[in-house]
Amino acid sequence: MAATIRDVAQASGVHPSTVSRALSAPGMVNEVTRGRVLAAAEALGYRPNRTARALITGRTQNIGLIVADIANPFFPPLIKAAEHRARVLNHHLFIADTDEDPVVEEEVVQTLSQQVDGLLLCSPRMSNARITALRNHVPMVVVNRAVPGLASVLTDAAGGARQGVDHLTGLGHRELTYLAGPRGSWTNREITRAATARAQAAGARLTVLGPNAPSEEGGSAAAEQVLATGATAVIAYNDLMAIGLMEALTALGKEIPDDLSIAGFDDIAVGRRIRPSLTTVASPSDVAGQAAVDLLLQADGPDGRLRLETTLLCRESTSDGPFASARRGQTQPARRAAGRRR
Amino acid sequence: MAATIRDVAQASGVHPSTVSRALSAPGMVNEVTRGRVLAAAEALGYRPNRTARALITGRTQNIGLIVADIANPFFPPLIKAAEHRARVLNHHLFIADTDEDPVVEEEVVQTLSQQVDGLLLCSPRMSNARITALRNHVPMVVVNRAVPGLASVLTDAAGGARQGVDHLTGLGHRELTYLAGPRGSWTNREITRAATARAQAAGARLTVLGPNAPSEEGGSAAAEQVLATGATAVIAYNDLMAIGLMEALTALGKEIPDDLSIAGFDDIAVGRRIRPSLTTVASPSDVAGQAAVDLLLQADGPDGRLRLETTLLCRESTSDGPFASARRGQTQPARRAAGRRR
DNA sequence: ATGAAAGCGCTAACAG
DNA sequence: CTGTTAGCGCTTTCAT
Repeated sequence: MAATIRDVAQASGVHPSTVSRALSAPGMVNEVTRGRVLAAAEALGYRPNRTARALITGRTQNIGLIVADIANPFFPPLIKAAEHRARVLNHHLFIADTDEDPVVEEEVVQTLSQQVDGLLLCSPRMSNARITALRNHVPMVVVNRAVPGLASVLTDAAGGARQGVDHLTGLGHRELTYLAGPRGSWTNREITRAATARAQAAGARLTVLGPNAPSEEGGSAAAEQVLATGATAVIAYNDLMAIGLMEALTALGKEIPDDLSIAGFDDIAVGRRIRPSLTTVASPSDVAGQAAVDLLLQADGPDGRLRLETTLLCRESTSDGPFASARRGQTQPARRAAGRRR
Repeated sequence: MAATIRDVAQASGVHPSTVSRALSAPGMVNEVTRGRVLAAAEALGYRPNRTARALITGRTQNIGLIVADIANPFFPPLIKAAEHRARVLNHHLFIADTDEDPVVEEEVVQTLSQQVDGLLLCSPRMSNARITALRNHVPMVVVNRAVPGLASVLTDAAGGARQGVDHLTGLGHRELTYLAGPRGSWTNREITRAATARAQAAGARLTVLGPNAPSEEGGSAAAEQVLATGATAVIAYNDLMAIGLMEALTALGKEIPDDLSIAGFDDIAVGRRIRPSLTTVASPSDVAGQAAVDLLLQADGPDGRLRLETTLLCRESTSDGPFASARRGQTQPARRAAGRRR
């Protein structure tokens, strides 16, 4: 059995409360007493029981981070940044994966809520109503979603969608398809709305196809439908779907980007490596991870919003459409061979 | 403030201990009383405090899973399988990433050990001595490492190394390089030992280069050294390194596999998608994840070992070496365009 | 079948 | 500066 505070007290000849103080309020105890206590604690291999401590203080020094899918390469940079920041602030980060399931998501929040000081909800799939209700149980910061009244870190998905659409219409595409993401996604709604409006404004038509699973499988499964729309350019909810779609279309005998231009969101590392490399709308997910922790841990409870801007990375998977202007140099942004590296 | 067991007791006109029983020992309480209690609990939105419960029962219903690097695509399938299994067994899985740092790793174990019923240590970087010492604080199962006296789930890395070397020597390579992984890795030591012995037995020479970071960066950073060894075939500690190396060599003007054959370990999804697709030694990481949970949770504490076999997946990144037999069809295993899909 | 009391390991008033 | 006391929310004897 592990040593308790009483074992240490006995070994150093003081009262348990003195041990407690020696450990967590060094200024309130005599230097030499403290030395004795620390020595005894060391000798016994004493580790304060965080569970017991949490029960009385109400603080666990833990933060929970909940993601829809840990296998999505978009998340690791965000998670690592959050983890580093948490460590610096003397907290520990628990990560949980919900498998894109809103029911699991809610269970996980419930379970975690009692064992953490706060939660980072990344790309949640629950309804706003559920999220707001859960917020009463535990402080939380929502990432990649706007929920009225809640602190959040969001990337400007609408702006990113406009960048993507502008790029495609600028290349001379007039028939676009948006390959939508999962039903519960706020980002998906934002993109749908902004892309539709922007395409229309540019005199182009945009067909929305979805919802789809935000994975390669989801992307490839939609290949035939995409062809059926007659679009010459596709923008996908995320890079994973764009890649899956690209593979399926290639298997169907299509050439990318000659027959069809394809763009995604997220700038995951694979997208830079595949051929053709993937044009994508990037956002600084590491900044998001760190900021989310800061927001959550700020003195008077989580509050405020942070909005991050996106960057369009033009690579090989998009090229001229049927209405390409003769003066290409002016309508097509400069190409960059590779995106940012972490 | 959240409702406590006393609020429920008061609301249903019984003693707190009865509420406790109604919830966790249904057989010990009158049906109608129980109905009243449950109704009151429901009405108040009561959630038993797992922390308080854990303090007295000593069981948290939590499992910790610690990985060296969550960004390594090798882990997600393992994690997801563990998570599913844990959920089925009514446990929650906490995931933590140690960034390949043995010091962080030990801190994380310490922190987690009090808040979980057991730990899954995946590819730990600590010394065996530290691991064994920590085992006294908390039940644990080690994955991808053999630690004397500890329960473990391992893939037969030595066997995999032999498969890889056999493949390469079978193709007619006589100068091999093993691009080693990180210092603390058991798998790395196993591969080094087995590959060296097997190469020698086949009349080939194998140079070991390392240690290296088990990432793409680690692989590409070693490109020039690899060339300096004069090897015609390379086997890397994992797919990530193999891919990084492949990129760097290509940038240096080398053709893969014509100038140099390259193989890895793990069969991560990217390896199937890049060109040339990556020859690799696969192991069933999802099986490992589930088995590790089962082992940890078995009634009388974790015990026993599970050893998983590897499969060689021959793809495009390896081909004939200088000593290739004239009768290629017999020495070269059948190619498979794509590996297993989850 | 239910209530009373004790206590998990710790911290936080309150005395002294 | 240190000891005493109470109690976080829950389970678990022990009575009744």
